[in-house]
Amino acid sequence: MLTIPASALAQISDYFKVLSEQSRLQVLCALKDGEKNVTELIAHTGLKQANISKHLKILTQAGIVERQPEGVAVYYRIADPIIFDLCELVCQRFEMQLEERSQQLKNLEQLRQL
Amino acid sequence: MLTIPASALAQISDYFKVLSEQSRLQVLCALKDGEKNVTELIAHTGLKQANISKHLKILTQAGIVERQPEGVAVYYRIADPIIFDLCELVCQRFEMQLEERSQQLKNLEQLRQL
DNA sequence: ATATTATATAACTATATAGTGATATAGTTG
DNA sequence: CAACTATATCACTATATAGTTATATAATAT
Repeated sequence: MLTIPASALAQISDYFKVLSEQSRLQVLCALKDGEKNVTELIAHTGLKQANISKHLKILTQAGIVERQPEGVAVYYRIADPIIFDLCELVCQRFEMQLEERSQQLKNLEQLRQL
Repeated sequence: MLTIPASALAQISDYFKVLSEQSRLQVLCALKDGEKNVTELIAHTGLKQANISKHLKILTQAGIVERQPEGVAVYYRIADPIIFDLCELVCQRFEMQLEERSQQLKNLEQLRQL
């Protein structure tokens, strides 16, 4: 059996950790349709300034967003579109689970009819 | 602009949170090539019994693994193969970043030659 | 019934981090 | 330069959870 090196797993888990916070996903969703500066992101997400600034730093360090100062403002944009593929996969999974459950309910219904 | 409901984002971030721990990824990797009982998982991962038991509970509750008692042992298996697609995507991303960096290094080299 | 083994849980400690208010820094304007 | 605005950082609190030891539970065998 082949064992994946711990360092590789740590890299992957660190990446998922960045995506494992609702506030950061909110920020990423707000950036999905184009770059925004911090003030705009605050308006979109309702997060407080200091908080969103910390999240943006984390996202930037992970290479998921890019930072671009423009005058006194700082614009952020998605640097790593695969995050949306990841979310898509997870959502599909949730949908599948929902379908399974509704199918199970139907089966139960049918049993009850007998 | 459409705002994704907070509850949906929370579901997604919760899912990523389950995958954001190195120990749990170790367990999942150990299960990749077939079901194993807890004792076997302990041997594969080196994690302690109580610890792995907690992680297995978290993975089970998330619907990522399935639990099946057999006699005194309990076997676990992957219930949700998309986790490997997710890891694959993340790994591809890391590879791409590595390639980009090595390309940048090459470009620097060429500049230095001038 | 008792002993043994496999797994789960409880109680605890240590650590990481999200959120917050206050402050610092840097670009812009008058 | 001073005043203003946008963003980043600091210091702090509160909370969540990974890991650990000890204990409980459940299946099996003697």
